[in-house]
Amino acid sequence: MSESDIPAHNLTVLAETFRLLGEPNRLRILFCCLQRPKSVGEIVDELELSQTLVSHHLRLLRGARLVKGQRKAKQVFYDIDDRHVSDMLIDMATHIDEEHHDH
Amino acid sequence: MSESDIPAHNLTVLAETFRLLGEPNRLRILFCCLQRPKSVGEIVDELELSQTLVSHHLRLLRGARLVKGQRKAKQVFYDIDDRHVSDMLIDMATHIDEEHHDH
DNA sequence: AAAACACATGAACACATATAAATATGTTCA
DNA sequence: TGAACATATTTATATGTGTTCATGTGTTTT
Repeated sequence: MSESDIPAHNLTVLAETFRLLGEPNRLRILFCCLQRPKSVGEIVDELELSQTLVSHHLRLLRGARLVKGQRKAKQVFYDIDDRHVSDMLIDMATHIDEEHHDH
Repeated sequence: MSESDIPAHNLTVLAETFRLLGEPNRLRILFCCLQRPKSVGEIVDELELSQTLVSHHLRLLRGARLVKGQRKAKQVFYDIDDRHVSDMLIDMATHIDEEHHDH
């Protein structure tokens, strides 16, 4: 019974997802556009990151279909494209917050 | 309203958790000792990784309190120490599997 | 106590990657 | 069309990290 019978491909995809979530700025970007779609400029302003860096991270997130972008005139609005991931992020953030209260 | 009001420290901890989950072999190790505690030797055999590598990854996972180890004579048995994480892993693995069925 | 077993640690290296700087692409407005 | 704006891409670099090799630590058995 090896590693709970997770197909190799699924494990690769899952690890890749976690890897992308594992970078602080990328995670901030995801939380930033979790509620509603945000333009790149809004993300840049809110997180105080360079436009280049935000675009770069968004590209990686797009590549894994974690976010999707939609143009509206000059701007591109991004939001999370994976419902499981956004739900999970909210869950984990809540849990972490609870943990930190008591112990 | 910046990044859904996640305290900086929580975000750091969360990112660190995801970072650790984001390495394929480490993720395999976690899934491996998800059901019941597994000795280092068992993990080595099941995943076909070197003992050194498994121990190294276990150390990192221990450092983040994702797993805990317990000695029984010569062996040390590891299992996941964070219930939220183990639940989340099962959830994500299930979702990924479903996604891959249809589209 | 010494040998054998199971696991942990330290150092070194090759490779990956986050960031920044410069530049390019695409869109709107004058 | 050209200028201005918003975003994307490319290149370079410094830092991080997964892996291996060699060695160390702790436990049991003879």
